[in-house]
Amino acid sequence: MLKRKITLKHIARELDVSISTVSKALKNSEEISRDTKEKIQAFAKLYNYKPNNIAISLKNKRTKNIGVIIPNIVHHFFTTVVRGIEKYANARGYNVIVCLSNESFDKEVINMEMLANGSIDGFIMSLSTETQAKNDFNHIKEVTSQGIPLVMFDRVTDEVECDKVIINDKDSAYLAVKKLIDSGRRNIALINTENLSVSNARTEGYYQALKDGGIPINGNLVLTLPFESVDEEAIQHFFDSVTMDAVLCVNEIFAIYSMRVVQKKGLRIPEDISFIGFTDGLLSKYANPSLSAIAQHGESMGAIAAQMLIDKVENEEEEEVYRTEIIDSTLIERESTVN
Amino acid sequence: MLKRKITLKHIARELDVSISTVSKALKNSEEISRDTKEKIQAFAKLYNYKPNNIAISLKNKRTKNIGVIIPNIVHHFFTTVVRGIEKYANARGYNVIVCLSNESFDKEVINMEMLANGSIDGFIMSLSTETQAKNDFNHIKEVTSQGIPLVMFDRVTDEVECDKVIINDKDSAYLAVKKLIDSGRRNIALINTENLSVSNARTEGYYQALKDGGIPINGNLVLTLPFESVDEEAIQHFFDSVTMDAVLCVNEIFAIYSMRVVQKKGLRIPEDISFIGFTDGLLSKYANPSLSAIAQHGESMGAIAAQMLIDKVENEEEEEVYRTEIIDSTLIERESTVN
DNA sequence: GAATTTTACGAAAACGGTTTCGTGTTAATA
DNA sequence: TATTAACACGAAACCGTTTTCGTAAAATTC
Repeated sequence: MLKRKITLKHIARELDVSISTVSKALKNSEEISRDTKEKIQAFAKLYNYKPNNIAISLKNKRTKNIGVIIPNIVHHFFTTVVRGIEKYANARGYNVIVCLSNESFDKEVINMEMLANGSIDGFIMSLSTETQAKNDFNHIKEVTSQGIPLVMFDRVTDEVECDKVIINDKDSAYLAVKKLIDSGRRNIALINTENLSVSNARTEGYYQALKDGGIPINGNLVLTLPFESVDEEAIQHFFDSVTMDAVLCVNEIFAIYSMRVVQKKGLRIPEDISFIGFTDGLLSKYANPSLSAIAQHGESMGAIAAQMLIDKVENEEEEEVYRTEIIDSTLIERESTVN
Repeated sequence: MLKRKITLKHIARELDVSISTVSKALKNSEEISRDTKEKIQAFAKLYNYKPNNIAISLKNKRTKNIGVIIPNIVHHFFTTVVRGIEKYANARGYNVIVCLSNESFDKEVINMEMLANGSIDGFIMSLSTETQAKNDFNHIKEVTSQGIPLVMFDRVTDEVECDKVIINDKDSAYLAVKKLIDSGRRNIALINTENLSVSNARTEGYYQALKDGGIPINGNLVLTLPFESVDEEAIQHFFDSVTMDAVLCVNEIFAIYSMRVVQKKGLRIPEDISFIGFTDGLLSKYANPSLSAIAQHGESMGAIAAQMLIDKVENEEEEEVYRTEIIDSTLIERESTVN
């Protein structure tokens, strides 16, 4: 019952021709006579011949694989990006090899080294928190210095020269805060995280908007949590000790959890307090009340990243120009803010 | 600045030895003298030599890659499974190539054929809805008949002989419904979907529990939606036209959305109506009220699937025995049910 | 000192393709 | 009829490894 994969050699032996003839015949080469071609093609079809990808990769020095390294896969934003990458890459005949750093520097290094040894034609990646905290990018520089194309998205760094795709985190936060100010809010809080490039940018936008809106900055209104873990106690304490009429959160989980905390305290959303979160995932949409959110359009980010990468992979010219593509975000207004 | 990957040939030429000597020296072969080995190893280290994976794959006829095909990646359950697969596979030195069928039969076929031509040592997959509806598994049988190991998880079929990992959907639903009955509920509704093996099994469990609980079956209490799309109108109409005191949903989105509908109608959860959903994702945890949910332990599923696959890949014996591993689910009780 | 065994290494085949180049036949041209 | 061009195919190199086998030179044994 086991019908092993057939190779050119098998076909050649069976039909009593050379391997080269078979190879050419299957590519419909002009060199081969009609008769021979038909015979070979029929045989190949009958036995369902498919060329071995590995052999072709070795010969062509092109794998038609792209490596994607993300910090976490159980994560709405990152999965939308992967989906975008996958769709675009597939359409251009590429496979996607996904590796997870699980926010660990070491795993990021291991995965990159593994894939860099011939398995892929290029990388798309987003930095792990550990890497961003450590500020060590030698593993990445190593890869780019070997001439392997790289596109970074979302969590990027200036330290590495490569193509990048980001959303304008600063502006997005700015606009969100401006919206809150325009709707009359004055005590606008921010819940952010440490060490993350995107979180920092969003924080900048927050401060800038307050400044431009003529609102004095109050450090008590900023709660910085250690990464993405929901520190329930800290959040509870924050809302117990500070009064505010609006909150911007750098991710939706903080926002959703915070909404529950203030609801339990008897506050009404959005009448007493408004909420806006980054990442427009399922939580934002289905929360009660639904959460106004800054959509990051991960799928387009992925598609654009894939396009930049494949263009570079397929472009021999190796021009040393690197672009940074900025994707616009969209503020989706829902029940957690007043219109 | 560009330091291209170095090969055995380069080292051999540079040190004026043969390629075989270099290869052996780097593997610390006894055949090579200490002096030569040290010289070669030092040189290789200096130039950061790493063997080319593709060449090794071709030689060994083993890629150390496993292909994973899932219907959707923006999906909590599937991503947890991928995470489990990835962790386990990495620990055993394997890479994971993720392909998405996007619930499409054609994409599933294309991806499988692509990967089957040498790119991977084995498959882990969950069927797309289209494939389940079509009941056409020739592309899968094709792969297994070539001797490529396959493990199916969650959405499986009896039509294909291979290892499988599933949760006991029927029993899980049974226990959930029994819990509702035991807490005094009598009018228990079910919201399920068409054509999905898991949905069907859950539906069976629902009926069985009612039967065993001595509760007459009322067809009006079952709402079947077309796949995972939240048909808002149908749900609204369902709750407007039927009265019930508990609902079991085959996924968390249906449950979360339904909770909002009944809340808007003025019902109290769980006093007036209880909810239990399958898939214990972020939504269940952060919903208001939080949703009692059947956790599927995707990460263990993934790890077990990966283990079964790699064991088979690495086991030459090719015993033709196939196992079906059943993972226990856990009912996590939260605010949407009475304790 | 001759025979034998080690030692240390290289040549070559193999994995499964692609591609260049050479060549024996036949067909067209002078 | 001799010369050239076109045709149809095969040999061999190559991609980067691994591995088997063969063999000079050195070391050992008798």
